[in-house]
Amino acid sequence: MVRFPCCEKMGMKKGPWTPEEDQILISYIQRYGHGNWRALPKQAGLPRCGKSCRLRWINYLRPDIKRGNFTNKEEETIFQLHQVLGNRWSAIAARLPGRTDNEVKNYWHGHLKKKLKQRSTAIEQGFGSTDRQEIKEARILLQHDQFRDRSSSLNLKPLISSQDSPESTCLATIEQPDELALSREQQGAVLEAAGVKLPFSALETLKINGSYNVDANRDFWFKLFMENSNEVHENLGNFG
DNA sequence: AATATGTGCAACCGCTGTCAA
DNA sequence: ATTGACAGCGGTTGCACATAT
Repeated sequence: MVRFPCCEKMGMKKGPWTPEEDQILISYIQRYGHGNWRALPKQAGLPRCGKSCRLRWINYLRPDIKRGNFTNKEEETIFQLHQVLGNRWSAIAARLPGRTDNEVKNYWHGHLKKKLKQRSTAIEQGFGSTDRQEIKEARILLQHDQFRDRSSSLNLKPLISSQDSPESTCLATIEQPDELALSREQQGAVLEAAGVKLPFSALETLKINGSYNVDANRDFWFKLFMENSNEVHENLGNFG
């Protein structure tokens, strides 16, 4: 497909926006909206390409943008959504009012990636050296797209998390949005039918509390993801 | 004080998905 | 079914500023 070059080859300006350009863009969008980004700069009299205008508006000039540091709650939301959605920054940002995908992405690369590493190191240090290969494999499995997509579409999120304090426990939780909530019995039934072989104690805990403390059962949880991945793929289809 | 290194973030680039013709 | 235009997305870059040496 033939494409016209976007910016500089057409004589468009690049680089940081000036306050004057910002004002022109804001005034134009407030007055006429932004129906057609490609036509907008010409109509507004801006020496920029439509793409650049769109980015500037969405990431910086939009009136509903929240500025300032991310809260702990927002951080935790990003961690959890990233477990499920991966690098789908726009999808993550959509659940954080006032935050843009660019902001979330930058924050992830600047702060959260480091924190995540610290967390996994902390978790790893809680295991014996013989478990490390299993941990590595389990991580790969947890990141496996097909498994993630399948489980998220069913609203079953394999989520292993820990808090910052070293003495905190790991908790595997089955979560789902309210509108599609499964009862605890249903959650257990889904896991059983999916071929996930929960030990009796875990299943009972799950049915009673909706969550299961894996602190004393780490081996089980990592083996669970290793051994059941194929069966889970096949059997979860029956629920989809 | 000068230089090196790290960090934060705005902006750009190239690709993909969607939709109308 | 195909093509082309466009919007949107995620990865990456580059610059300004802060901090360390």
